Amino acid sequence: MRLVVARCSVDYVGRLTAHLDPAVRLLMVKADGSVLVHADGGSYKPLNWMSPPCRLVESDERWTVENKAGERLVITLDEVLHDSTHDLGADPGLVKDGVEAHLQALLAEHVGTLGDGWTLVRREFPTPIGPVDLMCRDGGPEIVLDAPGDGPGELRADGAVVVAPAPVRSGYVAVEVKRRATIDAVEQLTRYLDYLNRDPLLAPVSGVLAAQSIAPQARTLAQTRGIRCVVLDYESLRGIEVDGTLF
Amino acid sequence: MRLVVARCSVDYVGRLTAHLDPAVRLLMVKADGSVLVHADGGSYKPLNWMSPPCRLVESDERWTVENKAGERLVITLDEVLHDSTHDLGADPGLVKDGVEAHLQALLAEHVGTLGDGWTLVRREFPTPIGPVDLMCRDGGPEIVLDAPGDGPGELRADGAVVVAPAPVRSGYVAVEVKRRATIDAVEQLTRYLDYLNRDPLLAPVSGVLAAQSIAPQARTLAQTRGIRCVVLDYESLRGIEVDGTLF
DNA sequence: TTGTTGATTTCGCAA
DNA sequence: TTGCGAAGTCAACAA
Repeated sequence: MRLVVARCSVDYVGRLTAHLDPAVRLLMVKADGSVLVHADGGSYKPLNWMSPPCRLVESDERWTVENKAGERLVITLDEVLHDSTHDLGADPGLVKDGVEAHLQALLAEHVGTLGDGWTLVRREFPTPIGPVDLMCRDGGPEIVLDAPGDGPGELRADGAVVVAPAPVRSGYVAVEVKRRATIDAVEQLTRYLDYLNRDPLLAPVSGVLAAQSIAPQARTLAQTRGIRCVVLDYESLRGIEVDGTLF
Repeated sequence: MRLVVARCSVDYVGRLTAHLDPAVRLLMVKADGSVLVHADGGSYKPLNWMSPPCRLVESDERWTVENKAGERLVITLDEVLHDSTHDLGADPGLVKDGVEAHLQALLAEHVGTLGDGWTLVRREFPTPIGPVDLMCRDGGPEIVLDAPGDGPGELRADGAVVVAPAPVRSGYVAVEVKRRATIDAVEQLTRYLDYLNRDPLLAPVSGVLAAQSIAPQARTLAQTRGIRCVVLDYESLRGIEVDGTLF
C-alpha cells in the first residue's frame, strides 16, 4: 500500500462527472491498483476513488486511473508532502455477528414471541417470486374476552379468558424479517401474500412484518393492508437464547 | 490526519459484533477523531471503522474509540511499522453532475421529448404519499390511422393521418424519473397513480417511467400496469439544452 | 453474467 | 432532529 499526502486536484468522468478543487488530501493506492482520495473528515467514504479492477498510469505530475468500463479518475499533483509504501500482506478478514440472517435465525427459534402456540413451518419458504423469510402457523382462532367471569373458559396467567383454547384449524402466517423495515418490505410481503393466498391449501395466509425498527410510512401502509407489525429486540431474543427462559 | 501502519487486531461491539485477527493494516485517524481500518485490497470501504462524532482514547498498546451510542471499536497494537501525522486543512468539497435531480430538471425543461404538445404542470407535484417527480399534460387524444386515405384528416409528415389534431381535453400524466429504474420505481409510480386517479378532477391520470436504464423486470411489470417506459439519454437531453435544438 | 438483497450502509434534503 | 430516498451506492449470493 502506498500513501501519498499531496496538494492535488481530482477529476472523475464515468457514471457521473465530479471535480475536486486543489487541496491537501491523502491518496491511498492499494495493492490491486485501486485508488482512494480521502479528506481529513467525513465518514469512511472517500471524496473520490476508483474501484478495482483498474489500472494506474503515473506520469510526471498526473495520475490517471482507468477501469474496463472507461471510467477515468485523473489526479493532478501540485505538491507532494509525503510518500511512503508499505507491505501489508493478505488480510484474514472480518468475522461478523448480528446481521439480518442472525435475526431471522433467532426469531425462527422463538416464533412463540409472535404469539402463543405459534409454530415454525419452515425458514426461507420457497415461492416463485422469492423465499418467504418465515412461514408459521398461528395458535388458531382464540376468542379472548376482556375480563374473566363472563362464562366458561380457561383463565390465562395474564388475566384474560380464553374461550376456545383448542382451535379447529390454525392459520398460516408469512413473516418478513428485516433489521429496518421500510415501505419496500411491505410491498415485498404483500406480493408474497398475494401469491400465497391464491393457493387454496394455504389460504387464508396472514402477514407479519417483524423488524428492529419500522418506518412510520411502512407501518401505515402495513395497517391499510392488514399486515401486523412487530418490533423485535435483538438483545432480548439473544437473551432468550442464552438464558433458555421466555421473558 | 494521522497514518499508522501496524500489526493489530480489532474488535467492534455496537450495532453488531465484529472481530479482526492480527494482521498488518493501515489505521487512519481523521481530524474529527474518526478511525478507519484499511487492508491492502477490497473496496473503498474499510474493514472496520468508527464514524464521527466519537472519541479516541489511546493507552499503551490499545486504542479505544467510542461514540455517544456506546458503540466501541477496540484496536490492539502488536507492532507499529509507521506513524506520521499530516495537516490537511478543510476540503473545498466535491462538485457533482449527472445525478437524478439533474436528470429531472433537464426532462422538466424538455417534456416535449415525451410527446408532441406535452406541457409541464409542475415538478415535485405533492401528494400525501410523496411528491410525483413530474406532473404533465399530454397533447390530447389523437386518433391515428395506420394509412392515409381512409377519410378526412390531417396528413402528418410521417405519413399517418391525424383525425383529431385538436383534442377536446388533454390528459394528466405522472412521470417518475430515475437514473436506473427497478421494480421499486414501478411500485412507487403505481401508488401515485392509484392515489391520483381517485381525484375526479385529475382522473384519468396515466403513467410514464422515464430512466436512463430500465430493468427488464421493471419493464415487464410496467407493461402489465399500462405504464409507458421511456429510456432517457442524458447526453442528448443536455445536448438539447446546449444547442437549443430539438433532436 | 445477471439479478436481487442487505449494509455498522453513507449522504443529502426537507419537514 | 428525524425521516426518507438516492448512491459512481458496494458486495455477497443465487440463478
